[in-house]
Amino acid sequence: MPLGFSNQEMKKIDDVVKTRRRIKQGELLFGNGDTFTSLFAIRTGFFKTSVSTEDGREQVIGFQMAGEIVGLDGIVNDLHNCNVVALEDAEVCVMPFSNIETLSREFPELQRHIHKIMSREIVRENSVMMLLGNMRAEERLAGFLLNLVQRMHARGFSQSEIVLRMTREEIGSYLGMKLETVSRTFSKFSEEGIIEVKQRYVRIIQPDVLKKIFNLQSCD
Amino acid sequence: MPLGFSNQEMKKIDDVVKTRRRIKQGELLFGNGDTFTSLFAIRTGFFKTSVSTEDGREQVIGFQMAGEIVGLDGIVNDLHNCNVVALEDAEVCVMPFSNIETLSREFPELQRHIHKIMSREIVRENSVMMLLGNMRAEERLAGFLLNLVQRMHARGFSQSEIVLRMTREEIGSYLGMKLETVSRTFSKFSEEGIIEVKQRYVRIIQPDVLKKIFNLQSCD
DNA sequence: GCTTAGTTTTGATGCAAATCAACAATAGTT
DNA sequence: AACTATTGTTGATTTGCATCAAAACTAAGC
Repeated sequence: MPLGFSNQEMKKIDDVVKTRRRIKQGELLFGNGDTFTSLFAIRTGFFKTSVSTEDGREQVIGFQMAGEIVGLDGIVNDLHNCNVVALEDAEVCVMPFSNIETLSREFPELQRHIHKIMSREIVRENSVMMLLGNMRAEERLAGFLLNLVQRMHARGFSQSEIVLRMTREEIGSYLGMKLETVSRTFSKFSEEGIIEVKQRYVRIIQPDVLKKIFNLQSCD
Repeated sequence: MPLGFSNQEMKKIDDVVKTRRRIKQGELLFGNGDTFTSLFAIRTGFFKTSVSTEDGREQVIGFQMAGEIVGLDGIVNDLHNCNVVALEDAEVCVMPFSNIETLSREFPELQRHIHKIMSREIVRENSVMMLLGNMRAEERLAGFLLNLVQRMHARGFSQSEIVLRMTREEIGSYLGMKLETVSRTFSKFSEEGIIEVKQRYVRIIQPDVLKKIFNLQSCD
């Protein structure tokens, strides 16, 4: 993960990762109410994170992929308060949080790394709040696609083609809109030649137009 | 702040707080793009935190009061990416983050405390996302009022009376709705005898009804 | 006091997205 | 291949909130 460690140090830090765990598609990595012991680093696979109301409504609050960390929500009360579900077969590193805390007292670099991960999550959620509070359907979907393709690209995948791992309903939940609206907005982008859509396959033809839609939300 | 420290330890921990800073109503504690050096613990006063789009639209992402920490967003890139403005004359403790990191290597209790603060912020934002993504105007305002009054009560204030420090527009921005809708929803609650409203003064007459509105959002 | 600027309330109208509904495409199962 | 369940698309209609607009209230300054 972080850089700038000696071999000795790396070895110790490797010890944080106690075990690995495989999660099949549709399975829960952890759920609301589960006791918190570990953070999970995603090695392979794709996850959704969601919270629910008492009356059973679900709000997807994020999608996570390889290299990202889930479980930070559990630290505050030693209980998880969201659900993390694998959208495809996946493997995670289980990192007991007490190990992390012990080691990060020893290694300032690791300590800093942990702080940055948590801060990054706060900043990410800030922009989702902006998206949910201020933007219209087209802007939300444009932002969603740009974010997703950028993260995939950072992992060595195409910057124009994606295969979505989530349903229209899950996208809609994340973006605060209904699945029909997601579908319609995909169709609209497609008709306008901005993207090509075939079910879960999406190719971004005009990223600039997408960026323009995302940024200049109120210019018509 | 945290409990369970010896006098010696407390003295050292006190050193984290280097200076205090006074912020007048309307002034910026820090803004988007400012370099990050410190976290701020609010001693007195009331703040709003917001992010903006390039085209100038503002999204309020939180309101903070005495005892709460702001600035966590800056850790990841050593740059702040939100604006924190005082809604009334305020005083904060300036806590240089490098001091915090150094000391929290020494004191596991402090380390844990910092982790919990960050995790709490993540969990808070999770519920705001639920609110913005899933709820209708009445549910949002009910949730907002309940949250605010609960936090004030935890600080020794009344659990039925609040004087709002923010405008209808700021409430609206936070809740993802327009100021007119906020005003109308206040009026509706008032007509139904759930609350009493007189400008910024709000008295909660029937907290149970408010809770019901907040929880059972789709029962009509 | 009066004046001005900012805030809040209320009303009338319009629109974006939700809802309701039907059908098409795809994947999974026997 | 046929059958079923899930997912996705598209159309018609409704609705909750935004928008536009005006008036009432509050606070600050002269």
